[in-house]
Amino acid sequence: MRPTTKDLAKAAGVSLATVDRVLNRRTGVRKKTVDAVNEAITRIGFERNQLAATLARKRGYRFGFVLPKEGDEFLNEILGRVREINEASRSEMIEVKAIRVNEQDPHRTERSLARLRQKDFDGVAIMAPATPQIRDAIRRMRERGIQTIPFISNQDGEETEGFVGIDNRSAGATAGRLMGRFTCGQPGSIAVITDTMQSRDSLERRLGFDSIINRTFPNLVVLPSLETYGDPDRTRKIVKTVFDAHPELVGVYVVGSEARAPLEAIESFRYSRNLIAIAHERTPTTVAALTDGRIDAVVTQDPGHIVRSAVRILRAKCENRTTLASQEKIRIEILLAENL
Amino acid sequence: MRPTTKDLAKAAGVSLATVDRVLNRRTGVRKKTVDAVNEAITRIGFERNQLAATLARKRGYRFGFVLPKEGDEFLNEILGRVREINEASRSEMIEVKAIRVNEQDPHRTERSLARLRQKDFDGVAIMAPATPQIRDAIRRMRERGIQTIPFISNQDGEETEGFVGIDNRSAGATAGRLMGRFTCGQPGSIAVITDTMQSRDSLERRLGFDSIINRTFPNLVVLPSLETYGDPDRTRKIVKTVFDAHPELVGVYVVGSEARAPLEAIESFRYSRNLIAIAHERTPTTVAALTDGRIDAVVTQDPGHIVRSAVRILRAKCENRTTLASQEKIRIEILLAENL
DNA sequence: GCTTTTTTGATGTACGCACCTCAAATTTAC
DNA sequence: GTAAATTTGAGGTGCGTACATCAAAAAAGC
Repeated sequence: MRPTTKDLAKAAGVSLATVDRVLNRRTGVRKKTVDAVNEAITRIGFERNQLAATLARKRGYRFGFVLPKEGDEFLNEILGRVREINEASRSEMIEVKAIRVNEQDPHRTERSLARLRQKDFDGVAIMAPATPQIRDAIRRMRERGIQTIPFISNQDGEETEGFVGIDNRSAGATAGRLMGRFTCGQPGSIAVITDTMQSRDSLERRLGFDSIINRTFPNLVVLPSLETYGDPDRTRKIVKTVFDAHPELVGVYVVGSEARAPLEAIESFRYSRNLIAIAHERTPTTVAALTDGRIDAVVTQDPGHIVRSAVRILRAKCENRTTLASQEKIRIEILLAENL
Repeated sequence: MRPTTKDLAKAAGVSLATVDRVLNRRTGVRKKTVDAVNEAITRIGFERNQLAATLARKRGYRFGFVLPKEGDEFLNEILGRVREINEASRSEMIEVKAIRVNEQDPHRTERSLARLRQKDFDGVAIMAPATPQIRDAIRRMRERGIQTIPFISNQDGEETEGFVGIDNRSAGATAGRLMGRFTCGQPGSIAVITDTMQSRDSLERRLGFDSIINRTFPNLVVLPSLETYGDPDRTRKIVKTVFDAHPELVGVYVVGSEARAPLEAIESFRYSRNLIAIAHERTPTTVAALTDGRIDAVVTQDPGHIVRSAVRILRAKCENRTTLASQEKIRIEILLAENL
C-alpha cells in the first residue's frame, strides 16, 4: 500500500497539519522539522495523492489563457480548444477560460494582467508580445502567486521557462526547406507576405526561412516582406505590384497566421504561373486551400496539443511538480493535402 | 456552488446510495426511481466530481498496453512513453504498464489476453494483428468487464470504436506525395522496402503510396515491394539486386517502422545516384538519418500523443463518459531536418 | 384460502478515502 | 510574563461501499 500523509506524519513524528505545511511549502515550520519530514518522505517513499489534495482544497484549479482580443483564424482554433478542455476538465475540478486583452496597446494589456487576482486564477498562459510593460506585469503576477507561462509567442529572459509553443525560427526553416524542394531547383524569387513584420513570430519565421534558402537553395531569391496590415484591399494592391514587377516569381510564403486575404490576392495569378504557395497554421481557410490545391503545404502546430500541454504545465507548477519537458515539446507539423 | 450527490439525492427524493447506483448504472433500482434521478440530474445540472469518485474507489485505474514482445525501434519509443505516462500519472492513481505478447503466434497472444483479469486491469490498449482469434479474445475481455481499444494497428469490425492511431493509407499517401514532389518530375522508379508485406500497416501504406503516385505522378513507377524479414544480410542482397537492375531508380520508400537495415543497405548507393529516401516513424535512426541528409523525409505519429490519448480514452470509457473525438485524432506528421 | 415464513428487490446509513484548513493549544523567544 | 512562533486536533472535501433496513412478492404450512 502506498504510504499516506498519516504514515508520513507518524514516520516524521509530527502531526498531519505539519506534514501538510511542509508538503505545500508553507511558512511557520522550523527548519529542523522541515528536514525531519523531508527525510521521512524519502525514507518511506511517500508520494502525495493529488486527487485527494485537490479534492480537499475544495476549489480546484482555475487557469486562464491570455489571448489577444482580435485575432486571426488560428486564434479561433485556440479558443475552440480552450472551451473543449474546459468542458472535459470540469469533472476534475479544473476550469479553463480565455482572457481577451487588447494586444495593440501594451498599456491596456498590462492593466488587464494587473487586474488578475490569485483568487480568480491559479495560473495563466500568456500570449502577448514581449514588451517591457508586459514583462513587468508578468513578474508582478508571479509575486501575487499566480503561475504564468508564455504561450505560443515567447517572452525573452527567464520568464521563458516552461514556454509552450514552437520555435518559430525552425518553423520558418521548415517552410523554407519545403519551398526549396517544391520549386525543384528552378531559378526564381519568392514573395513573403505577412500582416506585419513588427510581430516577433513573423520576424523569426522569416529569419529561419531566409537562412535555409540562402544556404541550401541559391537558385532562389527571397524578396522583401510585404505587410498587409490586415487590409484586404491593400493586400491585393501590393500583391499585384510584386507580381507585375517579378515575372520570375516561383513561390509565395505566407508568414502570418492569417492566410485569407493573401490567398485571395494571389488567387488570380495562380493560373497564369506555376506557383508554390506555403502558409502557416491549420485553419478552415488553409485546410480548404490545401484540399483544392491552392496551396502546397502548411506549417503548423496542433492547437489542441498546445492548450492541453499548457494546462498540464500550469497544473504541475501549482502542485510544485516538474513535468517531463520531452512530453511537452510541441511539434512543428507539416500539412499536405494527404495528411489533413 | 456545484451540486453534489447530496444535493442530487435531495432533489430526487432518494438516498445517496440510490443516487450512486443510478450514477454507476448498477442494478436494483426501479425504473421509476432511475428516471426520477436522471430528471433531477438535468434539472439541477449535476455533474459528478471524478476526483472524489476515484478517490473513494480506493483503487485508481490500471491500464495496460498490449504490445508485441519483439519489435522495432518505434516500439521502443512507445514503451518509453508508456513508462513516462506511468510516472506522471501515479499521483492521480493511474497505473500504466506494458504487456508484452508474442505477436508471431496468434494463439499465444490469445492466451495472454485471456489471462488478463478485471482485477488487474480496468482497460487495455491493444496493438495486435486483426486475426479471428485475437478478435474473439478481445470480445471475451470486454465481457469480463475490461475496456479495450485498438492501438496503432486497427482491428476490423465494431471493435474499431475508439481506435487510437493514424490511418495508414493516408500515411502512405503522404509519403507518396512527398516522393512525387521531391523527385521533381524526373522519370524513374521507386523501390519499396519493408519487413514484411504480411502486416496490415505496410499493406495499407503501400496502397496509399501507390494510389497517389499513379494518379498524380505518372512519371514514376513503383517497383514490387522488397521484403527484408528483418534480416540485414538478406536486406543488403535484395537491395543490391534491385539497384543493379534499375539504374533509373530515383527514390526509396521504407514502409516498415524499422529503418536501420534498409538505410544501411542503400547507404553505398546514395553517393552514386541522386536518390530521394523516405521512411516512417521517428526513431533515433531516422532522426540521425534526417539530420545528416541520408533520408529526406519521415512520416510519423507522435508516440507520446498516442499513448496519452489512449489513456484518456480508456479512462473515459471506465467512467462511462464520452471523449471528444476531435481531441483524440492522431496526426500524421512529416519530419524534415528542420522540424525535428 | 388464509396466515406465517422466506426470498427478493429497493433503499438508506455510516464510515472511509487521502488530504486541507483553521481555531486552539503548546512551545519558544524576549 | 507576554507575545510570537510552532504545532496540534478536529472537522471538512464529494463520493463509493459494505452492511442494515424495510416493504413487497413468493413460498410454505395448516
